[in-house]
Amino acid sequence: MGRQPCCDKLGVKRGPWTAEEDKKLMSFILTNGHCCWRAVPKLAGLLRCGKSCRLRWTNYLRPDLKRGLLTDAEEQLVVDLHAKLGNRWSKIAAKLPGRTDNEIKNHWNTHIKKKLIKMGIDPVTHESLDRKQASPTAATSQSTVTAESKSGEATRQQSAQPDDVVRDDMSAGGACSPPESSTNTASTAGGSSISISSSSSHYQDPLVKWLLEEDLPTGDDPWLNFTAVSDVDEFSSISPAAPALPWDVGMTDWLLDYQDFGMGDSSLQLVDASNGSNF
DNA sequence: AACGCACTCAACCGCGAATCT
DNA sequence: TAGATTCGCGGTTGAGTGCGT
Repeated sequence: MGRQPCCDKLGVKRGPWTAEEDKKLMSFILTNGHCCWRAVPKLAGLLRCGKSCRLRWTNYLRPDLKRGLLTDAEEQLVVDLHAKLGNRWSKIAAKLPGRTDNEIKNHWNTHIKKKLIKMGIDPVTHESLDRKQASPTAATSQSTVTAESKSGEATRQQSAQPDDVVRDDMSAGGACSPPESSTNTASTAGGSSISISSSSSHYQDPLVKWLLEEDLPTGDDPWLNFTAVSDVDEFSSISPAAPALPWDVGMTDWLLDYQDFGMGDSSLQLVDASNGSNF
């Protein structure tokens, strides 16, 4: 089956987005939603491919995005979820309100992975590296996925499972989990620690438990059903929650209201709860 | 001050899944 | 049902930046 490129490369702009482009895209989506990403750039007056627009929107422009480094609680949650789900970043991101799969993936590769290795934990299997060395059988059984390049393959095989199966696995202890229920806790030189649990029964923290067991609301993204906003310039002021986009120094009251509405109470509570929770 | 290295993260690429015709 | 089209995901890349020498 021949596959067409997502866009004809000629006349399609690439590279970093300008403030003007961001403004056009945000304005268009908030006004019209996105019925079809392929059509968005044309309708929004952008010389970008639809794919690029979708990425820019989901990873940067969405009003409900949080910014800044992941908190310790979020980081812990990512580790826990990764132990259950593998490299399925979108699934992990779905459990972290305001975070994108790209953001989590980057954070994993640049921070968490190193931290785990430093702590003597295999970031792929979430098992103690010492234990792996001590147990030849375990090492053999894991040998197919020890190389980082293989992890994606393993993940892809896992992803063949329907989501509900994954959830069942998670709540039942998880087919993806290491065979033994165990918890590895270690601290980095910096003092922060990450605990590795291989069984959901170890998720004593109500927040983590809830996040692992419950799906967050989906499909209700308000911008998809957004009623027309006649003048985009109306929302150009500052927000403490979402750092300023290039064209504005902040967020307007409208956008704050919008964020409250769009994010729903649960996500905001989640943030507060997770900040307060002790991992 | 200049250079090189390491790190971060936004953006791109290619593939498979889902949906449409 | 097959082929075409579109979307979404995960892996990778490269520009920008910070830091050490």
